[in-house]
Amino acid sequence: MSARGAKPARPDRGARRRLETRARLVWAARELMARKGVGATSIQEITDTADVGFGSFYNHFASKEAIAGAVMEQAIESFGDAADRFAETIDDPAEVLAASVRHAVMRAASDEAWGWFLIRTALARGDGLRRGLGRRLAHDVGTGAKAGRFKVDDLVGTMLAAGGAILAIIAGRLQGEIGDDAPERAAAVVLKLLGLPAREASQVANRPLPAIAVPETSPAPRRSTARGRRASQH
Amino acid sequence: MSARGAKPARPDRGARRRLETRARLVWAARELMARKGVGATSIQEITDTADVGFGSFYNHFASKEAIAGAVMEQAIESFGDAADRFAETIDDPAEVLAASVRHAVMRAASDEAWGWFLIRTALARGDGLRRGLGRRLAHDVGTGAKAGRFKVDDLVGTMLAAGGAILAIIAGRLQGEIGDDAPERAAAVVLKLLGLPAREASQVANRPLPAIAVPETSPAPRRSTARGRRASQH
DNA sequence: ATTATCTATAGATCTATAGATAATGC
DNA sequence: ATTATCTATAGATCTATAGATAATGC
Repeated sequence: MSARGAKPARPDRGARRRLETRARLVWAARELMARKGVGATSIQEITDTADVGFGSFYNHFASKEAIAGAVMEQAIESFGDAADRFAETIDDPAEVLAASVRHAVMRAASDEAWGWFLIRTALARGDGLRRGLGRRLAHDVGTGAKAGRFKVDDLVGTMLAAGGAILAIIAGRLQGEIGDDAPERAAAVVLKLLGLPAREASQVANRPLPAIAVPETSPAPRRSTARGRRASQH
Repeated sequence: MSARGAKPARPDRGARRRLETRARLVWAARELMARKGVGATSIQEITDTADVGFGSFYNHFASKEAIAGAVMEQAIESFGDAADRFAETIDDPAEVLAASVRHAVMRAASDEAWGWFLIRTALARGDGLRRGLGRRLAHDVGTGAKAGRFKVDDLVGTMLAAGGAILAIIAGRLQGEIGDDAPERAAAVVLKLLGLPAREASQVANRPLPAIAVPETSPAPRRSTARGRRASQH
């Protein structure tokens, strides 16, 4: 379905450094854009934070917008992977959806850069998040609706609302307006939107969550170089 | 309650020009920040768009963040005014809330700069929107809950979700994913979140909306000056 | 030999401020 | 005389590119 189907790994030795540089740039962009917003982040800051030569940026991205897009793609992909795994593991469509929602909110709390980047960009850039997560959400909701598990009369409106609700609860979590149980509360609210009775929504939202692997987000530490040593002295 | 209690108008003749300059700056900031985001908007662009001397900016605001805050305050205030008027006119708390939601979504569609500014900033700047609209939303929801009109077990979670749902539907409207009936669909979804049965939510969301005055948002046209003429020739 | 990275730089902004100009009130 | 606006500018970025350096494969 996704780019997932490509060759499992291409061990070209030399090209690994290229990929690492790219990964460092994307990581740095995510950190900075999460904290300051895309527009207020400069390419210069990105390369400084990534500890990469300024000019190298243009080997990988044509513009700031381009790297912002890459950050978003990465966010979508890693979230989509988790959702896929839940869909494989769990039978009840409502529980699948609840698990995905809980995962997203948990992740935003534990990886704040991910969360902040999301709430800064998800609504404004419909292209990325809307088409990425929205499509998956639509699929899960469609499955549940066909199975008679959800009762939705306004599909588009409900899906937009569900997405916005999740984002707002993530924002509330990052800003301390809601605590550790935010993931379950978010899931319960979304299930209510989909027509589950309040009691059942809350019950499904609190079922034990299967453990799944979560990808690492910080870049590999730069192998020691004259440049790295110079930069860290400062 | 708000700054509304100040003297109704101070007709100081000279100070009007000062207020007009400020209003032009805020208007220009809103246009640009809505389109490009706060971080990507420069003070220089703001003064150019406002047709105001660059240095004048600092007579009114200390920084870009400061003027962004003023834009947000203005958005909150004008929306709050509308909500107040609905609360005075309508009895049923559910209908009051529905009217406010519909008004917000309508307004975002007709005044795109307002809408885009909102979806770009509302989640990330909890201070402004959260404390502004959130407080009002909390009040309306509290009233309805006490009257037995709403059934809410998770007040904070539900309010965050409602706010996010409204924002997401606004975003969807601006990006063409939902049409003219977005206001009523948003209201229906929010009422469902608050525990109204689907049928009733939809019914209340479609009651006739009392007409209220909407404030003008474009700045008064600059009275002709050598500067203005110069700028418009270009 | 090829490829990607780093260094250096020119040109284009952008910010914040100082001083000059214009408009109003006394 | 007072006040706000406009004009001009210094200093600080920031972007995009060209050329030099380093690392890898043959």
